[in-house]
Amino acid sequence: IRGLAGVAGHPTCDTMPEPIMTEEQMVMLAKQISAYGSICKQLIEMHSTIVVQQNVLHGFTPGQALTFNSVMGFVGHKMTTRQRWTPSQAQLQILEKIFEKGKGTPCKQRIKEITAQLSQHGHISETNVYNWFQNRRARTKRKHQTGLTGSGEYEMDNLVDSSNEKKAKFDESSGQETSLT
Amino acid sequence: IRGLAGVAGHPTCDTMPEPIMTEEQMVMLAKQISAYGSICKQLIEMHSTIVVQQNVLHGFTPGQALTFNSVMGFVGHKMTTRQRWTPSQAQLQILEKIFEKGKGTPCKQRIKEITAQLSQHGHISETNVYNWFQNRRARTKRKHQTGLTGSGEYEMDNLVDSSNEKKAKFDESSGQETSLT
DNA sequence: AATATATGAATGAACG
DNA sequence: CGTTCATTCATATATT
Repeated sequence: IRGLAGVAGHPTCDTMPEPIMTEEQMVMLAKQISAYGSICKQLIEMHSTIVVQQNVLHGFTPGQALTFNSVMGFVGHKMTTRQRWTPSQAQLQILEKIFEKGKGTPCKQRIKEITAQLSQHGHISETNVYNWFQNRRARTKRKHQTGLTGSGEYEMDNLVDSSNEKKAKFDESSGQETSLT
Repeated sequence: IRGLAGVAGHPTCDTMPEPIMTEEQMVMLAKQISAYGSICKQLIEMHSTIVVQQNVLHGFTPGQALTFNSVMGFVGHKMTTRQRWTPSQAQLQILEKIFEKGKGTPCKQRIKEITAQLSQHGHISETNVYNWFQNRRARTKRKHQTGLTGSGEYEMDNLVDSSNEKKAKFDESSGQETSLT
């Protein structure tokens, strides 16, 4: 971020004999502008958010909804620290045991039972149990995908590891910006 | 990016005892963000132009050299092409507002309108809008049920205890802040 | 402390 | 529409 002014500001362009930029300069400028662009995207979004907020509350009343967090939150400032559930060892063992012998499809009633059982070993909620099984299954599957590639199957490129095309539909109907005003 | 706080005139937000902004601070922040947003739009456009020129001059095929993403790599920002739509804050607020009064099932035409409106705040497709409303409604309902048949996602307010589950975040700015109708 | 990894939680998209 | 999957985000933990 050091040099945008130096390049784009061109304070000494009057002595520049050749107005044409070299490719190197060009690349440099592009890089720096890109860096700023990244930051500025957030600024723009921030601005539009504020505009929306102002529209929502007519003539915004401060102290009611416009907290500092609400404004700054999406820029990356995490001012609210949310701690997450951490399973105890006993809970983990039970969960693992259930996961191994069980199926990857925990029904709701089963979740309740498991939660009841695990709550004897520490604070836990059904949501925690549900999430745990979801993550456990998903990550097991993914690990198997990346792990056993030696079956002569396709080898994914390292860049985009989409692993499946089925989710690649990516509806693109927003191509025309519908330039209403 | 953290310089933004400095820009907003709020360098010590971490020690801020009261997160509510005064109206004065709010106005100043909005002004400055507006100014930056204007400048940054030009920067982004500038960058796009440069990239196009570069590609034309050197016969680069897009995606091969000097794409925005490739150039952004050095910043460390994750500008990797996002395959999954992520609503911007402004879009979220609008969606929440519509959801509040819209009763959840927008017809096809309504979806189109909403999509058109939201595309002013970022790329979006009608499918995105449709999915968002579907998810929003389903998850809201599930949260209210607190557990019935099924084994899907879980309600969050089930076993909330004083220890964990303080996932308060700052949802007060999501959309249902003002008690307007 | 700074970085890397593991993993709980959140959510867009898809399935039936 | 309800449920499930896949991906991403954020934090706790491990490693240097």
